[in-house]
Amino acid sequence: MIRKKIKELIEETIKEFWGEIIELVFEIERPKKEVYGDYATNVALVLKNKLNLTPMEIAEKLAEKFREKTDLFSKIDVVFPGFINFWISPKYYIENLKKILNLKEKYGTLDIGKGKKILVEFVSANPTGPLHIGHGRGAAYGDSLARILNFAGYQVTKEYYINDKGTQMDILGESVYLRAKELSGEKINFPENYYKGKYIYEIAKEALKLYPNLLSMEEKKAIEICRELAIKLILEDIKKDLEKFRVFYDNWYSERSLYEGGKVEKVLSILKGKGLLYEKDGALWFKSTLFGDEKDRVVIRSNGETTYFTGDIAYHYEKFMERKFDIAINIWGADHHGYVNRLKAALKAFEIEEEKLKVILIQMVNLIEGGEKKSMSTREGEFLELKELLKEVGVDATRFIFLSRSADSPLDFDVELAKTQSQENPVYYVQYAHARICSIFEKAKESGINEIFWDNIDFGKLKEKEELELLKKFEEFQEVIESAVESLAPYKITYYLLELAKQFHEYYSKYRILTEDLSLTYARLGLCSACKIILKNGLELLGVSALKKM
RNA sequence: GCCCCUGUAGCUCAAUAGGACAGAGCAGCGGCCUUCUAAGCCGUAGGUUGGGGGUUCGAGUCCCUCCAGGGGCGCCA
Repeated sequence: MIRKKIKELIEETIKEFWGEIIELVFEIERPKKEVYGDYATNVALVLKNKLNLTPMEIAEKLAEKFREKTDLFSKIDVVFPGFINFWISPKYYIENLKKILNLKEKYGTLDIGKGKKILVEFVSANPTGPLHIGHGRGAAYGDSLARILNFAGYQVTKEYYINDKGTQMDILGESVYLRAKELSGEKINFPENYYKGKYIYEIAKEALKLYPNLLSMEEKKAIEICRELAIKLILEDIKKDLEKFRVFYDNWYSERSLYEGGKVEKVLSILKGKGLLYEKDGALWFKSTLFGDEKDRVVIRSNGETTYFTGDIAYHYEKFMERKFDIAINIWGADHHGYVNRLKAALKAFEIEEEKLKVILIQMVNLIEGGEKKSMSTREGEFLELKELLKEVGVDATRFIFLSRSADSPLDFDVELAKTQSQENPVYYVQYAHARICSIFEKAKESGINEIFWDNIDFGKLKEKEELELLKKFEEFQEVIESAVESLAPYKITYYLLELAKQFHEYYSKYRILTEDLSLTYARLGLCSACKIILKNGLELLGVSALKKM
């Protein structure tokens, strides 16, 4: 990558002039303004505190040396207060073009992950009901992030943690049991905090079908049957929704299995051995305050039951100590932020570096209907099921919209707008660019241009400003991947693709690709082919399809 | 009361770990289809980055404070 080359050149030159300089931190950036070149560095401004020279003097001195040393640049400028601006010689961009045509679907892949094992845990919704639009955002985010990390050379595992244990499950079972009674004509009293959704009736119906004598069983037994059936059916439903959304997991990890496999017992005894547990008010507490938590937390309640946290401690102990992941990423709704310190405290208790756990908090999704906001976050609020959303809006548009915002930003999902196939819906803008290129190649075929061997093409024919700008944009793709990995932010790719598509559309409407001049045509086809490759690779990272026709 | 996120053009959002004159899209307005897809392109307009202090060569970005919106502060998950 070119940025790296410039960095090395700067460091090397500084060393020649002034020897080793400690703690030298400087930037190589892509200036927003064209007049400041393709790349710029603030190194002279940073150096002024270390040397007895003005930034301008330092910059001039360095620039002079750079000009001597390399032909990577077509121009180097020094600008007040001390920026050095670089223009890259087109030769380099053309080399990169050949690289794209060669690497194809591998273009943009990096090895910054160095094969490190990384676990991405996302959605992990309780199996107490169908997925809704809020879960959809987490699903899109986690899945895309996993694709990106994989692309960047990490060894990625995608996981769904199933909370199939605890009070909520019992309530779920009882909810189904009560509905079964109701369906059989019994009068029931349905508690306020039970699951009221329509799907509970469906499960109850199924329970009565599978177990005709359900209601004559011992109640405890019957409720257990209902609970197990409910978990199974709801989980199947969740899995189906996610698959429809193109989200596939490597593992479905059961909370219950942690208990059955003695993992919970094990971590509790380790904590006990470290003297980090104590009894109070009939419950067992973990001294999480010793590790930065706001208060100590209960791990065994006074009724003998464990808490959700207890299982999660074991789960994360497993992630790092047994399953040996280098990094674990958890994607949670922002409403769980109070839980982060607690979990990190547990890691610290096991002497696991807390930086190994990265928690991404995703802000809420608001549903816009008829111009009005409806929150998806509250229990009482409107819930639009993911199923419905996919049916109405489609997978591509839904994923694209979810992946077009940073996690920190709440997302307003306007269903009506998402449905419209108009310019207000940016997903088509990107897909359209891809389809257009495909169409050009179809056309080229008609005039007998089939397979092209790019090695023999003279790309020096690409002389127009817009062509050079596109070549530059192609080069940027690799940096965008790097940046998306660094900040764990898929939306950076979404933005990049929109910019790339824009540049292509502009180019397309200004110039003809298929011209009378055959060698020019070939060169331009190469440009188009590269653009298509990048659009496709980028869309693939978002899990959005690259259409050949629209 | 304490903690987290957000506040940028009419609307929805960017701004690459402090960089140069704050950028896009949409919605406005005015143009472009006998030639590779008009789901497109070109032009035009739009701002005291919520307010006020501070740090420095330089602040939308960092610190303090105030205001507004959202979320969280369980022996729930």
